Amino acid sequence: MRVSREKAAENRERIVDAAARLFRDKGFDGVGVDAIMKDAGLTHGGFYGHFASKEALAAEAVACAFGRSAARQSDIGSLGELVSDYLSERHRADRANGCAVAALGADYGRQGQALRKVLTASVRRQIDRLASLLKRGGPAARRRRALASYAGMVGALTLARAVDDPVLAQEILAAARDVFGKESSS
Amino acid sequence: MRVSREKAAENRERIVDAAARLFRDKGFDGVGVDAIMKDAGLTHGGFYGHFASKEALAAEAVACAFGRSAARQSDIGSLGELVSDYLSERHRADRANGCAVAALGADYGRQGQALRKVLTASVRRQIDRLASLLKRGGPAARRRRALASYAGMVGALTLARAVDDPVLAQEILAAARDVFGKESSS
DNA sequence: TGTACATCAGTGAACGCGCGTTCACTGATGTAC
DNA sequence: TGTACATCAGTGAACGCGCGTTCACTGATGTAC
Repeated sequence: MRVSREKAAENRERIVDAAARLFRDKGFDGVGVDAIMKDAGLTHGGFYGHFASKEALAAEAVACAFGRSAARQSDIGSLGELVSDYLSERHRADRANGCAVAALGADYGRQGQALRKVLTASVRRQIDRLASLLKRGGPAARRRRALASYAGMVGALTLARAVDDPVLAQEILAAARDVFGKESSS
Repeated sequence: MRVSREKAAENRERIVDAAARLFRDKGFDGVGVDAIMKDAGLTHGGFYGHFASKEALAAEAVACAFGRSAARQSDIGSLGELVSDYLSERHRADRANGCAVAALGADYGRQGQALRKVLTASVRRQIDRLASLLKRGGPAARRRRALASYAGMVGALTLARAVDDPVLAQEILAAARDVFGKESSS
């Protein structure tokens, strides 16, 4: 049955939102269109009225996830705070609502251009943001340290989630917070 | 047709080898049993004579990949050399034969216990190896820096492969080589 | 050493299943008068 | 404002396909005499 334009737009948003969560949680290949639509409270048949393909949705979903991360970080004012938040136990445990780079990491390289473009734009933004929080050194040195720290943050979160042993996971996060959270030691 | 025990053992090895390459290249969900067996020069029906399941093969394949990486690194004597090798353009371009942590990163967290156990053992070995190459500071400080550097290396390789733009990819690798390859700045 | 037979590694067809995608249909919404 | 009709968002069945796994079969290997 038909639905008002407003309601249809809201449904579309709910689909993107569900996809953003489910893809991060289970990976691009770990969720089907069916599961996403069900999570959004719809049936799978209507999917192609909103999106050209699963891949097209994935690009929008990841963009949505990045947007939400950026909004969350916008009121963080220091490097240490940002790093502590990113490398927190909360973030480690909540893959579905966290950083979409760490959640889907190696898979981007196997995805289509649309998805990689969205990812790349987000990486650039994060690096600029990190560089702007660094106080010491010239622009080139700050950018270099921002790049390395960002890599360290993504790698630490990925490793902490991959590893079998919670103690080791916490140790990885703590070490990375220590090293990347202060300017003096990065 | 039956085949000699020697030949069967060799076939088994070829299956593990093919899986180790293909999984790293295309991800766990990106290759089927059929493709692995074909790559090993066999038909898919014989698979379950060698392995209990695709997942069981994955655990062996990843262990094989880690073993090969360790062997490759065994004749490297300094931190700078190890980091330069890991963060090289060659390693970035050759996902199929490179580090199985960076190649499959976020997917480990979604896999079974067998796979995660193999991954964890390898992470521990890498961290110990890195710590042993550090010269400055006490054992705790060296371990902390080894953990952070390892995270940085894995993250940098993952990002360099994910990103859309080859210039940015090279910049990430160069920055990480710079920061993680020297003790003074990590 | 040679023969007869049991074993079993590998083959290829088949299985059930879930996937991404399509489509005829429904009925509430939007629009033209 | 009220009515008649066109539009189209969402439904649910169906599609072809590839997946992981199973199985009856084959024929070379290994073994017992």
